[in-house]
Amino acid sequence: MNGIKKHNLHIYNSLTRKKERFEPLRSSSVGMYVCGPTVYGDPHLGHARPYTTFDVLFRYLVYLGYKVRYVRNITDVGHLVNDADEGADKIAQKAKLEQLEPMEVVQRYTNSFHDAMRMLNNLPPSIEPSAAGHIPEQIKMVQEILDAGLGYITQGSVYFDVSKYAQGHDYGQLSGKVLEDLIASADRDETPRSLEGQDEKRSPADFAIWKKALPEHIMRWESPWSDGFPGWHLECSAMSRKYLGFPFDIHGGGMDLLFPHHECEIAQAQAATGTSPVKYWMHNNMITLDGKKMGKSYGNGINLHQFFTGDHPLLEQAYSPMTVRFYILTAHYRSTLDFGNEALKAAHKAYQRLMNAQDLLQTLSASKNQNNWDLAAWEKNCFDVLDDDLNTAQLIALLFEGAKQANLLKEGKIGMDHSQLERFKAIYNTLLTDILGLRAEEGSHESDHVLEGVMDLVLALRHDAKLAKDWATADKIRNRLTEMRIKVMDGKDGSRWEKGD
RNA sequence: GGCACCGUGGCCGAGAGGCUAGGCAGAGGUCUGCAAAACCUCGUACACCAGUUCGAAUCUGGUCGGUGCCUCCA
Repeated sequence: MNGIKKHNLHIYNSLTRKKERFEPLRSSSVGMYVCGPTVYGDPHLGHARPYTTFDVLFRYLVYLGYKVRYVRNITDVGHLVNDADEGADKIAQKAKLEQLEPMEVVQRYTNSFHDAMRMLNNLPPSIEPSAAGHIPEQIKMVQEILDAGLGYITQGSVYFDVSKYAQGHDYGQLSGKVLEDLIASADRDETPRSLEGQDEKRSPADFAIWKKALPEHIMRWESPWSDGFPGWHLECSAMSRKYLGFPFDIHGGGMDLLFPHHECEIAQAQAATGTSPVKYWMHNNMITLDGKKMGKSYGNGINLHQFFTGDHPLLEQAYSPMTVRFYILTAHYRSTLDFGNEALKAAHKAYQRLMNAQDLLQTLSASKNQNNWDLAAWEKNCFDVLDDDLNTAQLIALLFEGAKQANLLKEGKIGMDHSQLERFKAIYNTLLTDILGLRAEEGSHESDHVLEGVMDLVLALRHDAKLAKDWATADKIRNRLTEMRIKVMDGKDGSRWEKGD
């Protein structure tokens, strides 16, 4: 056959508002597109959630045996500076501020983003296209929309005619928006922000697909309509189409992108190609910090680097990348998730418990004791919850059950024969490491051979002291090591140690 | 103002008409020279007010609170 494992994966499709059985359009390969970051600033907590969520989906699909092409773009074109009232390009603005070339800004924050993703153990996507590298594809799509009679040109800019499109299509099918409401709500805006370009649009619901550059815009490209840059929703349509083809299987992103971004993607694709672009739309929920949304006005816009170092007034300590990853996965991706110091500290301990059990498991061997733990049922439960719209929260709860069994095994309170034990180890590792992507903290594992040798020696000396009942020396060694953040734990058959905090 | 979603024990978070996850914190115990780790025991929580039902945290309506979107940016 095609090597796909039997599964019962269901995912929640925002388009139908139902959980649906996952059946890819092509039998053994899956196309998945996730809206990538705008690289005008350091990656923050808001980036960690979607990319971790879809990383787990990517990993799971690969585990199931699919050949997955995962495309995640880099947005490096044509965006406003957030909260700045000027209609200046986000990246161009930053370039002026920092006296840098736009591409230098882009490169710098792309690197920063990649660093953060690597630390969070998010696998790189199969293709990571940049918007600036796909201007011709976007121009082509604008032309197709014009050819279809669903766009119009005003002073060098091209707009998508939403009202006309809505005559033959369901604009709002994804977001549940009603076109009349959108127009009405724009009308009732008490404090109309004199938005650049608003007067060029025939209707407030229309959106730009090509924008003429103002004199101060640094980033601009030639087009049949003007020197300018592509519209705000076009890049994802053009690049997903190029690398995955319409229709493709999964399009993911944060819930904040549902409208207008993804709604517009559907409209553009329909207009240009006559095809609905995506089978399953998936949206992760947002993150709050101490119960408040993240934002500059709240003074809680913490970037990931600050999280990892603890360098922010709201953070009581540093939280490692794996703590952040683990914490994200303890909630279901469609729930909001609140980050608070207490919760994160708890997450770190919980994460360590799971990792300790994994280490322990590798050292265990088969025994004759009666085993009344139902390994097969546990395994089935684990995959059932994963299949139920990727419920990592429940999977982690089940992994704790597994961790407990590993500890009981170690204490000889239960037993497993050889084949059972091997099965247990394999499943635990697969779930924890391969699918959830949780691994030992960087620098905390025993990859440091010098340290390992030194610790062997120190612990041997301490062992001698203990044999001589020289508790003062034994405790002194352990206390000093604790100060150095090395934890020593005595067991029946020697002492274990681990680095950490 | 409109459209969605949410409100669970000290904290975080699953679940979902009766069988009432899990982690962290807390209390007691076992083990240990002491500690740590681990194991055992202990919490009957679901914003509020009505209603449906034999039975609701889970369904319905309302109230209050939170979040996202409704706008140029993504």
